[in-house]
Amino acid sequence: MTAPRSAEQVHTALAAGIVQGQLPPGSPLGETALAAQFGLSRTPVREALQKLAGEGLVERGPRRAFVVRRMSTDALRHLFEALGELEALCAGMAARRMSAAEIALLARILDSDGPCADYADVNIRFHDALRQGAQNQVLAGLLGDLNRRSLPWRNAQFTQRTERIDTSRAEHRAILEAVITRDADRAAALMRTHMGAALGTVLELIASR
Amino acid sequence: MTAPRSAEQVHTALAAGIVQGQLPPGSPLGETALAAQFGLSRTPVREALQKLAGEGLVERGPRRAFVVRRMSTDALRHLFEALGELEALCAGMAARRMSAAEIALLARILDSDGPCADYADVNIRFHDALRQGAQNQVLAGLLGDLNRRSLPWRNAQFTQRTERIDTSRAEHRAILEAVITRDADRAAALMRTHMGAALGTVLELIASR
DNA sequence: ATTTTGCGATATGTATACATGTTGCATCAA
DNA sequence: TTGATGCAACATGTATACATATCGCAAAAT
Repeated sequence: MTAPRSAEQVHTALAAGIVQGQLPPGSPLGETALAAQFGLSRTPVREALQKLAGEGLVERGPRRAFVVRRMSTDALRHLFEALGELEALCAGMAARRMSAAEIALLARILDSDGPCADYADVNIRFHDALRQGAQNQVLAGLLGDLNRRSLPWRNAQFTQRTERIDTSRAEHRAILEAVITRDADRAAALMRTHMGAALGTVLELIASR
Repeated sequence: MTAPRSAEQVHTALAAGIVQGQLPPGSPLGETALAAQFGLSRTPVREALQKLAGEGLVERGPRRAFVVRRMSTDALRHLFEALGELEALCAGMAARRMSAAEIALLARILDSDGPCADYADVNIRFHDALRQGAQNQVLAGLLGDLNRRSLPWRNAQFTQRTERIDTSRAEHRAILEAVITRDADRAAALMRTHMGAALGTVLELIASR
């Protein structure tokens, strides 16, 4: 235990590189090369790669070498669909279960939105609050995993167009209203539409590439 | 690469032991002990344990040692709820998407059920067919993971009581009917009830222990 | 010219040695 | 007797050496 666990640092660094796009899908991740790069032996590097493989961020390529995961458009469609359906499921459960205080927090998050606010940050906090509101740690974990797995592809896009942002804000408001009125089916349906709209354009751009 | 990757064999053996109950929750899984037991070095054993940790079957205990995962009743409730909701989601999607041939296969599975049939096997094949019918590999993967994570707890029970099996068969039939009539909402609702009934009794028994 | 075969390089799989931190017990002091 | 302190045993984390399989390239045969 020379230090505070090198393997974890390698995992964090590689995950960040993959999610943020510095390591695009298909990038080779040779154990020897990474070990030299991080100034470590292959052992902690292997541990990090195996963990990444379990999380679905990397896969086995030729020679059983690890490469950043590539996905077919079909696989991406499945991933995005699953993400949308689980978000919708959580939204419905949240509409039934969120406390008044949690709903107030949710409203405050949207109130903090505006021309001078960082929409991406508000978006994340809104969805996080709904995930917490569903009050199911397992579902929250699954959504977190799917989010990370999809991030490399969502981040490959340019900044969202402003008109899409405005639409998104309106959809957030509508979902909040459904939660306030405890209309679970409506909250789920609105969230499904919201996610479909957000992910559909991404999928189109990737598919047309 | 001596031959067929020892690490994978260790992983398979340990997963089977955990799922089938020979290794109950809390069992210590020392790397050194396992290495000696399997006649291998610690390296492949570590790889197997790390993979199991990623799958949620084992966790870190004192001394960072691996132990078979223990779960609080709350965590179990979350797990079972997520399992039920995802099965319901899949059932609804399957009702919309299954081809006539797939539906015929689903019906044939239930027809093969009967007094002299192995209900557990029929049950697995029925749920598998619905998962395939949803035509989403990601959701199918998530359900497979949740199923494995929950198996150690479901298998801890005695054989199901015969009256519960009869009820279960009727519920399967009702779900099949909903799929045939393409009534997605009904299929999902029926599946949610079905899973709730099957898992609720398990949860009660565990909680009362 | 094309295909096949064999050799070499390289990467992963495994084993083992070493470093380090933690746990538990024994011993000693109050 | 009880508490604290120190040491020893053992577990995991890391490094490195060795075994082995796969891939690519070159050379030779058809």
